[in-house]
Amino acid sequence: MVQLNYTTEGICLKYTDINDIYLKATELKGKTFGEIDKQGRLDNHFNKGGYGHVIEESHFGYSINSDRNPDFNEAGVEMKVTPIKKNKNGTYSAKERLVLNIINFNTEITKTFRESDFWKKNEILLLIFYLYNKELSRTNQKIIDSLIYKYPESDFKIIKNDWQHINNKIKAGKAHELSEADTMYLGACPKGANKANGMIVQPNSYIKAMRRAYAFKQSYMTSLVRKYVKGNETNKRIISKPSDLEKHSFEQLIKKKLSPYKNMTEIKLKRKFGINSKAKNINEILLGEMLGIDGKISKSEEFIKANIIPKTIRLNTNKTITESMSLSPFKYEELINELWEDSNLRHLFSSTKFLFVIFKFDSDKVLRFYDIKLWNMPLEDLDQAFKKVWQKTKDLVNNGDIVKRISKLGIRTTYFPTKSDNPVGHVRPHAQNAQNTYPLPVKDQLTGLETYTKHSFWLNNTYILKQIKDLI
DNA sequence: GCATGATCATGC
DNA sequence: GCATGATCATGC
Repeated sequence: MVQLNYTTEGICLKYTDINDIYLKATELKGKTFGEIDKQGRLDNHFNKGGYGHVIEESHFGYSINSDRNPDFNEAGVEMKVTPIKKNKNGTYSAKERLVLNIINFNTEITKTFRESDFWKKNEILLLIFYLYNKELSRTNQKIIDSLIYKYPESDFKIIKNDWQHINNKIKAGKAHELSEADTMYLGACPKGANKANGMIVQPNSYIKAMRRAYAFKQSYMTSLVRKYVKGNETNKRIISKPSDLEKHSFEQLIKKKLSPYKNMTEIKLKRKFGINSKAKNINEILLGEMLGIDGKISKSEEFIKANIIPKTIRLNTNKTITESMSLSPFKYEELINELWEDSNLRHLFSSTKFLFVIFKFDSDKVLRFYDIKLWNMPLEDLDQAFKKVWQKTKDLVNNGDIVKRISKLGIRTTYFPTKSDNPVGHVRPHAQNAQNTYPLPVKDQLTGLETYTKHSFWLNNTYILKQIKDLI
């Protein structure tokens, strides 16, 4: 029910019932923020929380608070306004992660999950989705739909484990090492304009850490969008019994499921699952079958929500790895306009987990399934070493300094950072052939070329080997 | 021998 | 037609 309360600030409404809140929220559908805003808040372009404030004030008749309680405290509902975007292929995605409350490092570590600021504030969410259109002003952005969101049990267990992981890291004095890619659905994202003014003290360490907020990953939000807002897409879960997640992590459960297949040859696995494909992602298909998903593992619910990318590693008999690991090609024109903090490369590694699927050659040179590892790049490697690779590549493209010389057979040597230049990664071609190119923003000085063979950032084979050292 | 450049094979 | 995952070929 809705109560009228008389306060010193005048009359204000109190929603005590979730259904009343939801009913009121449904009236927003199809409206623009300009139509809702009675206070002219959106004229202030610096007011980032503007959309949420407009709806709280003008639509629900609430005064703004920013305390540790949910927005609709009596009903225990926290309201969030969040953008979705339409993709070129017609599907919809979340435009960004959903940022929740700031983490108080000092108090949060003294609490259990149920007592935590995170749970206290975000147990039930009212999500209001608007369609982001960059051609339109803030007042003309339109609301698409609203949703009262309570976590499904399977998500809840994973989120609880994520919270625990974040909490453990802060307790250990490692708040400065927190990466969004550490966790599955709930992450600790940077909060603050930049490193210069966002650094705060943390418990159990003298090193200052970036201020951080809880956030649901963009991948998690996208799956919500596709299930509840635009479409009813569902994907098969790997962990069918959520209660299994009480005693084991997601990674441990996968390992357990895969243990019967350990040491089986690739050939036997293919025969077992009736797969004839010679596709280069055959191992991804095999892994899906081993985990009981029909098809590619990247289509499972957990992999989509947590943004996990499977990668195959082939371990030699002498415990080395022959090949480095490729990523998607970058566009030269995009690269030179990026800042490191918002770059595609940094974004990839700070939000993505990788599932290393390790096959090992036996003494007869037969490939056998060996082990898996869920991995994400430590922030230090990303912001120190790998950043240098990115910076050098950017500078070279910017200066048109790409080709060093051309061999008799026409093979070109470049100035791009090589494996020996950097402990983490390097830059190499990644294309169908040398004629498969992207435009260059600056002509190559030596050759005068205006387009160049697609290149990718690669992870060094030696770096990969280090990351799986504990398994071999 | 292996680092670096080039290209393959499939499927969406 | 090309993105993606992967592996081959050249030359230092």
